[in-house]
Amino acid sequence: METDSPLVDPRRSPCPVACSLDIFGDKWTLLVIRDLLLGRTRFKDFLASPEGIPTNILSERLTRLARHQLIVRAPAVRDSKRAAYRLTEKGLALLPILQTMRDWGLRWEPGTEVRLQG
Amino acid sequence: METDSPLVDPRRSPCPVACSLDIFGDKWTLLVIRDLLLGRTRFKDFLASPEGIPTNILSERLTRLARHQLIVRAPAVRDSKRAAYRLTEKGLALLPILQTMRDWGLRWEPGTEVRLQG
DNA sequence: ATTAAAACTTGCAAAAAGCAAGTGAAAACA
DNA sequence: TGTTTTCACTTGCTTTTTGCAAGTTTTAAT
Repeated sequence: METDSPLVDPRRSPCPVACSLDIFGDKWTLLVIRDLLLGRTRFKDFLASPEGIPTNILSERLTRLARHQLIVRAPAVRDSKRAAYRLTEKGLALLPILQTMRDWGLRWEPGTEVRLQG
Repeated sequence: METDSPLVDPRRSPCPVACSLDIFGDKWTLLVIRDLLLGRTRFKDFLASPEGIPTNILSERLTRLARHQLIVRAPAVRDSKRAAYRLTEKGLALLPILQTMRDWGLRWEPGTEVRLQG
């Protein structure tokens, strides 16, 4: 007898906002996306960001992002075994969300500033 | 001797995206904002949304949103003691974020649909 | 061949989420 | 006016997730 674990995460509702949050509604996921949009591709690069994501969380988030097809895992260089992560079209499409979040932060949260290249 | 609890939540970094996520980077907060943008103002209204936020979570989120000045708590009707919540200018300014999230969900997550008025 | 770095995994403690039930004040109703 | 119902929470408890440190294994560099 086998314990069934669902292949896809259940949605809380059909609302596109709720559904989006089911995928990336947490403290860390969109920061990984931010780094990817800035051109970072490696596990160590994400770890190097100033927010300090823990390794187990990063690992879990990358798996989850790949499962939702926002990123793909591929060899870092040709024939290499080391992992690199890249945004898919679906993942790239998050750019407007990140931009509006950045703009909101800059406008309404004093002391915020864009440090990272992009 | 008094235990010191910080008046403001510590920021993980000065990045405006990270700072934004420190405020509303979770599964529930932006759904409350969504409801507020749709004109809902009462505790029971937020509870009635299809995602089913638990009462203790809603309570904590409303407190937190007020602390960050995204909403204000005011009497529901003049001289009433019952609470109503309304977006401040800072909270209203989240509209573009919610719009882009909605658009992304509709474009990339099959089966999502806008049910709620707005 | 040795060493070092990269990309994880594991174990455990702490924090947060989720659930059901309870409470007290306020409004509605008889 | 007294009773009932609704509202806006709070509390207690269990489960899940997070955070941290340490360990492991594969890959690359020297």
